[in-house]
Amino acid sequence: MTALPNRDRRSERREATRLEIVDAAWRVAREDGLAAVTLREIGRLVGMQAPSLYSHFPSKNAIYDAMFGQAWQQIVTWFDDRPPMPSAPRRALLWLAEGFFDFAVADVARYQLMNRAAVPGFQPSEDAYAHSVAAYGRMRDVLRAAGVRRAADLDLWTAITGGAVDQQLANEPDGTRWRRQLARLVDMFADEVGVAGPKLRRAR
Amino acid sequence: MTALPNRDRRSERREATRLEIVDAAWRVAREDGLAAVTLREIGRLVGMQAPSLYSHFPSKNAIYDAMFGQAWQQIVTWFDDRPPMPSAPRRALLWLAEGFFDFAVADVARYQLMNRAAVPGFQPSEDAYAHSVAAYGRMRDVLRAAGVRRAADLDLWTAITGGAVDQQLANEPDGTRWRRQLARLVDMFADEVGVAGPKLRRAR
DNA sequence: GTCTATATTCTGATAGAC
DNA sequence: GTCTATCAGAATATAGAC
Repeated sequence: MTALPNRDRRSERREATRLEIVDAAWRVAREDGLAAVTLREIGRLVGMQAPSLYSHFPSKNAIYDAMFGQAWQQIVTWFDDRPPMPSAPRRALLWLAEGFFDFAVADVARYQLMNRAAVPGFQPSEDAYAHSVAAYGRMRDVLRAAGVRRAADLDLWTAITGGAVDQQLANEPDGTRWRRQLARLVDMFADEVGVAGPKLRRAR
Repeated sequence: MTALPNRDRRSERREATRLEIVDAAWRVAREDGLAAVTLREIGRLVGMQAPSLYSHFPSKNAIYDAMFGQAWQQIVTWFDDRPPMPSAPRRALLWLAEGFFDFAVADVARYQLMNRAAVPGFQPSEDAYAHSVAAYGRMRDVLRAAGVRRAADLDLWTAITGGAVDQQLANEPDGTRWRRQLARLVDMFADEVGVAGPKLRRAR
């Protein structure tokens, strides 16, 4: 009978190589945009010929898929690494809005890949998609803790926070013009949906 | 001395062909997305071989450029063709928000091309860009008429209205889930920046 | 598991006949 | 002004030697 070692050095090495490949793909995406991610360029960065990548991923879309799953895991880690959520409801909302905003602006390519239709023809697998559902659930928990539950109110929230991010990225990718409006936006939102607590900013 | 006719039938025909080409490009973009616009496909629709297009446009980017300029002219026409702007400030804001929203949703490819970085490598010419400046000025006039002047308040407005459009297109391209929130968003905004008048919707 | 070589397909653009 | 023929380059993916 063959001995079963509790560490499989071969598959550990294999997994490390896969991570190297995905890392290289991220570097290309950050540098030149998602559309510039090609197998040749990834191969160049990891020191491989492009066809060799097929020993580790069955297709280019499988690489995008790994990136997509990673990105949604990272946003969870991102919030875990931040100062903990404040207990005051409006402070908690601002904490969520700023965390989301900073995450998006920190890596535009990542933010684009997370939202659908960024890469023509790419559809995440069920497994990768599950990570996005989990992360979205975590963000909804924060809103819930602040007393926001109605579906229409959640739609208001996504419009406001997503809008601030999109304007920032479209008009001033390296600035803070819309980030500086987050406290006002949160106050507006909190007033409208009836979140208690003092205003984050005093009225004009 | 050669007679100078006041109509140049040749250049009229030429201009008509240019319009036909741009129209075909729009049809491709609407049907299969901006990325699917290729010279061969445009040629197929207008009944020409792809290289013949170079008799009318110096490059593919020049076609995108014509589309870009057209789109920004169309949004001005769009508002001109609507019922006139109401005089009540909050009604005027809702009129602007709904007009912008409906214009964006009516043709997603057009909306994408109008905002930057939709087509890799495409930069509008100065002439085409001027149309966007003009249209943006018209929208700012509406806000001004409603008493909104501060730069920060304009940023708030673009975040809110752009955010509603982006969420609608990303999550439910053919629905009205975020459109139905526009009146609430306008009320929130109007309260925050101090636009007078009764609420569009009664409080919860 | 990585290589070379190649298949296949698509793109924007140019040359030159008519 | 439109055509055919073609270029030059890029892309993903496969076959098969080592």
